[in-house]
Amino acid sequence: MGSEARTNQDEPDFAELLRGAKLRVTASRLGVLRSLARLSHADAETIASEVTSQLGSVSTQTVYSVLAAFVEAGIVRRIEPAGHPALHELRVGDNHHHIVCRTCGTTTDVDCVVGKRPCLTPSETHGYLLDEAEVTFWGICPGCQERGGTLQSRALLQGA
Amino acid sequence: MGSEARTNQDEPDFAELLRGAKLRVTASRLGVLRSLARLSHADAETIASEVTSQLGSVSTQTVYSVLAAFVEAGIVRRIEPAGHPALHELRVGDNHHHIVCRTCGTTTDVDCVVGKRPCLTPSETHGYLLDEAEVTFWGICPGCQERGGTLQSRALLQGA
DNA sequence: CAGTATTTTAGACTTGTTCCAATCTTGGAG
DNA sequence: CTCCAAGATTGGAACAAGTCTAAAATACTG
Repeated sequence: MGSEARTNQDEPDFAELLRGAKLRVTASRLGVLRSLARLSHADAETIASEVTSQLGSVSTQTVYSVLAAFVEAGIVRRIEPAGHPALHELRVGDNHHHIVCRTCGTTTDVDCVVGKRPCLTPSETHGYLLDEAEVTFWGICPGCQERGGTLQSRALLQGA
Repeated sequence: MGSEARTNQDEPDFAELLRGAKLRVTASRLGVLRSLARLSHADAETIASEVTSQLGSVSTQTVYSVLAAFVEAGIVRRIEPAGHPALHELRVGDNHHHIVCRTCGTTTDVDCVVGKRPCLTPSETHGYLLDEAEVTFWGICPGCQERGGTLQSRALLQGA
């Protein structure tokens, strides 16, 4: 079965994506993109081991610099939930938000709240030149709820 | 001059605040509260040096544990803007948000967006048990705008 | 195919934070 | 007012995430 014709399946997207962003096409970068496509919300270390299992090896530092390049180029979005390592996602451009689990850190996308985006305009900018509004919802994910949510969530939930 | 009658000026508030939260009243804790009242958004190290200048000395670890106790007791709110050390503020209970400067990290309060709080209800919770919605606005503060905003803000602003 | 700019790499290093066990202090009982 | 136990503070080591450097490897251009 044309195992070589299959090359046109998803990698070309990525190579072109890179070229379009004026970034060189390298194995590591394609690997990182492929991992991001699979993992949807991944931290550097997870990506590193994913790419390693694809390509044989990549250094953590390479992953960091590749991700930094992607973020700078605008093809990857980085989110940094308090208390968890930074996560990266391929989806950019649309203004969506995230739900993060207090317990395990699992992160899920949510589309913007009321359809429009009320959160992009604070009542007063206090003179700041705004460029982004970031909305993070905190809670307990279904999985952690089942496994007994009363572990360390008491204090956190009291303010609800 | 009644240098001792002055004790009733602001510390009693704090002592009572502590008692009310079932926390022991100690010099370090009062010092941290006083610093927070002054600094409004402060990281652990800044608080440590503030308290030190008030009391002569406090260890960084004490500040960390005091802050942790306060956060757990619900009298202090901790915010952790990506790329900056965690900040702490005395104001709790009302659901207000923050504007953070990309360049210098200065943080300012903003009242909730449209008056109500549209951000507390995402379109879909994906099964999560939500307890908080956190909104962070990113931009360049007035001060950094003056000092030439084109320093490292280019890449960051491109997505505007 | 060669030259050059860009990537990758390893390893040391920083920064913010937490853990630990020993010591000191607070608030309540007598 | 003194004593005690629970709780608070301390220093030191440890930690994880991420950044910096300079050298070796690789991709794109002509």
